[in-house]
Amino acid sequence: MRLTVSTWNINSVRLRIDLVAKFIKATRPDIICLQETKCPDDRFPHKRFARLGYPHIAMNGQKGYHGVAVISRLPFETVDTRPFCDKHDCRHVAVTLGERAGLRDPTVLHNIYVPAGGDEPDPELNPKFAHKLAFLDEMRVAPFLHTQPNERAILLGDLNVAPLEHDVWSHRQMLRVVSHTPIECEKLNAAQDAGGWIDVMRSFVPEPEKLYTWWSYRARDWAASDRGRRLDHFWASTALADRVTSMTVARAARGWTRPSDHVPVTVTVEM
DNA sequence: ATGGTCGGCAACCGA
Repeated sequence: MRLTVSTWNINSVRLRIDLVAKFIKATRPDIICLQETKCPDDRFPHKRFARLGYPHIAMNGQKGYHGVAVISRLPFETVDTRPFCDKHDCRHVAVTLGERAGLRDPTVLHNIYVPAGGDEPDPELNPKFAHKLAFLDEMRVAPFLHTQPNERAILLGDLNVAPLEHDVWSHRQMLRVVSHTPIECEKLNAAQDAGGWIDVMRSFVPEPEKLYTWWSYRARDWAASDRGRRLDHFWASTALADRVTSMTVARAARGWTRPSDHVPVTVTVEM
């Protein structure tokens, strides 16, 4: 059985529901994970997704800010949300797929939205950056984000860190810019290592090839300047990473009308 | 060196 999973920071699911529908019709993933839905659960456009063939939705939303959702053709066994840093921000939702989805071996999927961290890369001066660092530390130590040797698990989402040199347009010019400072990159890599996760995107597009999923709204011409960053990630447990057969970054979505500043990442796994 | 643009939701905050 082939499972296709997409992740996309949509920057308001209600404003961009037509773009999500366009992407779904073109790509037909089994599961699409969204971040920055900016939508309380009782306002989520679930009927539109049901009409598109996605009746199963695990939401963790709030008014105005943040918010994550897993939208699926296949039913879940379990749904779980966790708080980070003792805050009630909606930044995590996990689902388990199993027998009901036709999978013999259960597979857990974590959808995470890491805090952006503000502009000032000093945790003493900027509480938002301190929060981001604490969030990354918690990702490293959280037992529920640690994979077991034969476990099938996925961790994806907007992790708001571009950890490798060629995850940004200019490593040198980004060293003091939040999202690529050494301390954030070290903490994200430590969380990845501690959990036994494989960076699936980079196993398909190794360094030194550039790989981006986000381009600022502030650029005069995002495509011409191409000052991107890889802020969105797809990690797999070692047992699952061996089964991944494709990875696609839908760069063209950045050029759609009224786009998100992030583009979808889609991975296919032979289960 | 600086400011540039979005979305939510109704004055700025967060990105």
